[in-house]
Amino acid sequence: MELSKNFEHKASEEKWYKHWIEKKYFSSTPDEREPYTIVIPPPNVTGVLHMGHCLNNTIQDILIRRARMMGKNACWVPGTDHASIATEAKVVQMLRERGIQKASLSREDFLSYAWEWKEKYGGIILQQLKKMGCSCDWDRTSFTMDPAYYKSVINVFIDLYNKGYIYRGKRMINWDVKAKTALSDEEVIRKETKQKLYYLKYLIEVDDSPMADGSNTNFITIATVRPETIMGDTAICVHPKDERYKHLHGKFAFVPLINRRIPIITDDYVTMEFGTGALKVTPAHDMNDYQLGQKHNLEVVDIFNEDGTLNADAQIYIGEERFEARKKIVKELGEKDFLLKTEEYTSEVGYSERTDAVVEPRLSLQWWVNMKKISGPALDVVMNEDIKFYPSKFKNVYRHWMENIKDWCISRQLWWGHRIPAWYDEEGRFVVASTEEQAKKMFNEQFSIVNAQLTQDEDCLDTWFSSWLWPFEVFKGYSNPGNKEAAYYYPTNTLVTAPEIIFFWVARMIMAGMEYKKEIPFKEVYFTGIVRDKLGRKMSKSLGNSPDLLEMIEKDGADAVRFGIMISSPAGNDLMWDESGNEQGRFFINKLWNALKLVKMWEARQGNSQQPIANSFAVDWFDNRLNEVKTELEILFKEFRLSEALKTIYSLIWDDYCSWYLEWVKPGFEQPIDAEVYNKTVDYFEELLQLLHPFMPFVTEEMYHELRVSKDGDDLTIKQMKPIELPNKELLATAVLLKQVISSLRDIRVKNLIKPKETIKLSIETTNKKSYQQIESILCKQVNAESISYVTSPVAASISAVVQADKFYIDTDNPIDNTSQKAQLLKDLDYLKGFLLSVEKKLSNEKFVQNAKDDVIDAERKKKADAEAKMKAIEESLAAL
RNA sequence: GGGAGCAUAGCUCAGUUGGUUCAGAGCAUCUGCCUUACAAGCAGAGGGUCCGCGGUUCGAACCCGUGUGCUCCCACCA
Repeated sequence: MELSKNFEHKASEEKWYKHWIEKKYFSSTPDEREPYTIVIPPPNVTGVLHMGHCLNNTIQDILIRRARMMGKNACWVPGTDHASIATEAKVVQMLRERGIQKASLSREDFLSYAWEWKEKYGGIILQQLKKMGCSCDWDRTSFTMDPAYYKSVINVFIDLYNKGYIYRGKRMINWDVKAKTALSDEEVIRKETKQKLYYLKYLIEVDDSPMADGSNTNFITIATVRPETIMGDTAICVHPKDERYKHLHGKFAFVPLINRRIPIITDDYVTMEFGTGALKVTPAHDMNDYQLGQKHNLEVVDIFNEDGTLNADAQIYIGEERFEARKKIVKELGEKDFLLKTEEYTSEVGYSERTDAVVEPRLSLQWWVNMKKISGPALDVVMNEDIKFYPSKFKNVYRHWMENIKDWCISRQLWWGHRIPAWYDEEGRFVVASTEEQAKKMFNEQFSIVNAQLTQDEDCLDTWFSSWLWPFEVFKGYSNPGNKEAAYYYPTNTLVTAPEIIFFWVARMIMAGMEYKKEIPFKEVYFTGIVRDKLGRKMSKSLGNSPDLLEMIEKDGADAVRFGIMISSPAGNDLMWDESGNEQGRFFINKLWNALKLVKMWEARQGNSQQPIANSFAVDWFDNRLNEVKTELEILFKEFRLSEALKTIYSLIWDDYCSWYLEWVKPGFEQPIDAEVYNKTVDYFEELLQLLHPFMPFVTEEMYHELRVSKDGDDLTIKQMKPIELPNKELLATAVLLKQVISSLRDIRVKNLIKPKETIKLSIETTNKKSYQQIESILCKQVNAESISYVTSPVAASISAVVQADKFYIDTDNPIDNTSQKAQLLKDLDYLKGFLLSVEKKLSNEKFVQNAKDDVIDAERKKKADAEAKMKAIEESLAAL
């Protein structure tokens, strides 16, 4: 069949993906082979594919496909994460669009809407991964709220509670007023924010005693960025050693606008230099103030509702939103002469990761995991490199966090998620149990209450409290411990993820793995960089600088997109993504396609040996070159230097195979090609496609089938790689020489205006005639020489060139441009003189000869000899001019 | 405030225990070619104070110190 002019990516992608799935090539079941397992970092079930996913999943696919082709039982487990806050927010928004308020729904009704939403949109991102060519085992698709998974999460909670690792406690937490839920510390993003620092006057309670310094100051000035919280003030605090305020120790002040009488206390927590050195203490709405409050036994006045509006305890502006209230309060403070001045001020403010609302510190009763109890082994396995981090710098980051680990707030005031299995009676007593019956039984046992009226905790667990079980629970490693699959696939091999979630997820998976499997969850973690745009900005939805992936795949093809992201992706560093990478990918595909066309043309032209010597050199050389590069690739893959691996394959195909090898074995116009050479050429092509396949699966599979008639089931995606053989260094060196000679001769042809079609007569002056004889005919073809002869002295009136220590002369009838030739030779000579000088200096330096290693000295001696030989050759050439 | 990382060609980056002719690659630029697979191509070329300064060494892009600039992470200074 006639080959199409270009690779048609759309049809090919559809055809091959379907074929691979039908053949179940991506399905894995335990067998006698060594497993290679990756669990996908489950994307949000609400998510759509963005550039970060593209990078991350392309990398995973490359690793898994290569493992599959190297004889491993490759298993890539896909799935999604229920993403409690994000999903619930989307469902709430959907309901709002339909005119339904969440508050008007029962929990059950809301959840049925949520599930409906999940069924409808939840699979989108997985379909998008298929478009990219990801070779996941789709039969294993998991979801963190699958029934069995759900149960495991609940049982883990119960287990940790029974071990005393989980507790319920009233603490200051990060409150998301938009989602109306608690957040963990990790879900708070700190951003530099421009604010105002307000200087407020608090009147001092007047008593009979005069001021110590005789002044008549009857107020104290405090500085705050949150004037709307003054109604929650329950003290003013100054530094005990601050002379300015010593006369106020033990006195009372009044909160402006509401006139609450509050004590002036002292604590060395206060920084005298900041603001006025006097601090308003609001224990209900600030982490530090809360601690101060506890220490000094202060009253706690909570003035906010859960949505961030002021409540009745605020006394004024009740029902107003906090930032609206701030504006109004500032205005009123100004009018009533309490506001002394306002300064511009920049500080870090916490925002909710999911909703971007300014986080409100809030005192509330939540569930916590005591992290110190489970973090120990998880720290050790990373520090001693049972789990290896790439790049290793993340080890330090990890250690720092683990050593300063704080308790994890795991309850969320949401409905979408795993409901906390705690049961309360009317008096607030509670037990933790998986079912109501169980809970009743426990109430009976613990409190001697028969048939207690119980209600279950309304809250859900943090999403990460489910995804930390991912590496083993996707194999039912917790719910069905010791099962064959978990035993075979766990620990998994490689985790590929973003450094942003090292604490959220990576650290906690390691903890859960150590706690429940007594084994690491993965052997290595490869942290990818962040995808940025040309200007270095992080790609994000809000900036609108993230391209539409599906559109790109449609336009350029999945292979080109995969090429584009991988070619610009240095290991572990951020990458500046630019659409021109896709273009380079497309050009590369085109190059491959044209090479295919050429080789296919030869298919019907096979004959008997025509140019045996030249071809056997080319064939032998490429075999060795392939093995040389395969060795390099081994190392690159081991270190996750995938971008370099791709570059290496790219250059092997484009330069070595297309530019050199194919030209060397190419038969003359309409001439036959030796059948054996042809077969070797196809073999090499196949092997190249195989090396490239993990990066660009579709075009390579397509070409594999075009190249040679294949039997059913003979597909590239499962074709096993050939083992590496040791290359012949001498042969490789001869090829390097050959390439250098060809380039030099082409160069002087161009410089001397010899037309491409014009043949030359070439003379070679060398001490190594044997090497040249095996490459003679290639050389002739490549520099368009009609003859080659060997000489022992310079050829007069010719154009000359020097490569290594050999001299080349071209006879020509053209007028010779001696000047440029001379200039070039002189330039080379000059360079060599300098070079030789430095080498000789080294060799005559006693200290060098004493200190340097023998092989370094030998190398220097060789450099000297080579340089001298070459200089001699150049000088002779110059003399002949 | 603490910690980490980066700085090499116009751009994006390699440069793996300091020593081959080591100053590299891709893209971009320039020159010449529609040469019988490929102009989405071929054959060539130019281009750098390896951020500044100081030090160690026979020898430094590489090691040490310091300065500058940028990035990221962590941390409760109103």
